[in-house]
Amino acid sequence: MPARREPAPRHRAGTAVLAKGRERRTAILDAATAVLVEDGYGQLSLRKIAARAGIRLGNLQYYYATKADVVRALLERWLVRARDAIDARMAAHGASPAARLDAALDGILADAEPAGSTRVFWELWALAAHDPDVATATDGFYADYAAAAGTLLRAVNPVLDAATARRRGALLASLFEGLSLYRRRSAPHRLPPALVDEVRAAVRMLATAPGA
Amino acid sequence: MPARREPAPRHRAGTAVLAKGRERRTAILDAATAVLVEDGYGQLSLRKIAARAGIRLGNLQYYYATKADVVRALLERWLVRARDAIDARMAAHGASPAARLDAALDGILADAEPAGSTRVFWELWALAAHDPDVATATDGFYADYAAAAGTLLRAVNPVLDAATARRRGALLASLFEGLSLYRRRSAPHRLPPALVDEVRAAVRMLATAPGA
DNA sequence: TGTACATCAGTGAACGCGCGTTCACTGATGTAC
DNA sequence: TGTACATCAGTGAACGCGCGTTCACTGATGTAC
Repeated sequence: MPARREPAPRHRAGTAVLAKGRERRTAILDAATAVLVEDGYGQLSLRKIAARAGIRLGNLQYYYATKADVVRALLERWLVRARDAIDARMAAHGASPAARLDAALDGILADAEPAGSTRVFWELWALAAHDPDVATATDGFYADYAAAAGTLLRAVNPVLDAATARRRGALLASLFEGLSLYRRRSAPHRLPPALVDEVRAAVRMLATAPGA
Repeated sequence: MPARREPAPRHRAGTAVLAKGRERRTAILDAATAVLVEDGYGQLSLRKIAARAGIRLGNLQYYYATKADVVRALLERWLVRARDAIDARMAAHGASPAARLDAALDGILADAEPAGSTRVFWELWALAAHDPDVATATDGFYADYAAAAGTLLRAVNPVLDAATARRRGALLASLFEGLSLYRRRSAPHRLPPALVDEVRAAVRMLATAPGA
């Protein structure tokens, strides 16, 4: 049994060893992402991931004992990344709320999209429909997304009550995620500039409109 | 070779026979949809579809020679249905444009969602990322969706030029599709009423705002 | 400094299984003459 | 009305393959004493 879930080390390994293990896991998830993006979940196999990562099947399973473990770790990493990206957009120290909203919009709309993130999320939505764990993680992510957008909207327009702001935040999140459907065509997955202008105008309306 | 792509009949079969074939194909696609919705594309197999439809594997392949043929027909049927639903919402004879927009919104938002249609579309987006044929069909559908929504917006607000209306139509389509991400929780996949009200208000703004 | 030992990392073969597809076949139905 | 024949519909067995998982094993690295 090469892999074990809960190692109970009697003495600690050196940092170099731990660093190596971390790098290997990163490389495995990178490889898994590449396969998922290129071939889709239906074609995702441990053998393909191992080949892509340049290691043997058995070695891969030393780090992730089952296929479910790999997929779970992969999706978790993407959700963490996306959450970090949202937080980073919210931060933008020293700027006015309106400027922060503009900056966040720029980030979302102009983004050349870190390779495949859109595709990973499409797979994520599909997987969430059949896997309760994935569904829970996904729902949590989008709840946070709506809350973050709502907080920003409220900073721009303090008249809004918190509940209304959160709902409009959900509208914004829905809009941005739905826009990925119009991103497919054209090479760098960028939206037509005229459409981007229309999105900006719509967000401005949503930010400045008084609460119900 | 039980299945052939291009039959070249020397004489025509009776209508009863053709009707039976049509029913069988419908039953097969119904079964395939059920499996897709319940288990996801990764678990979709011809054997499962056949069992679900109550026929043998070989018989299924008499109607659809390959797995790709089943999937293609399945997705095509869903896209046709969705397009018909959009057209039907546009039609609503005799009503004012504003009433038609309201009615269309009601249809989209209050819909208890024909079983699994949301899930089918999530799978569709994921598949489109890897299959050029599916991508083409999907892109065509969403272009039509944006155009239809744009036409309705322009009927409500004739000041809008056609291009702007179409872009706002794309925004509406994105918003509605993205909202499916907030539909997952809660049993009948219905959106919270307060959120629905917010959507209505946003659509009203988008319809009445002057063009750029 | 040496030895014993535990953990870390990696290898390679094998397992049973479900898969898409191929194939030869049978019977039912409908048409031509 | 009968016969010959083509197509329609369905059956059942088999194929080779890639899959996730299990397993016994080896060597490298690091720690304890």
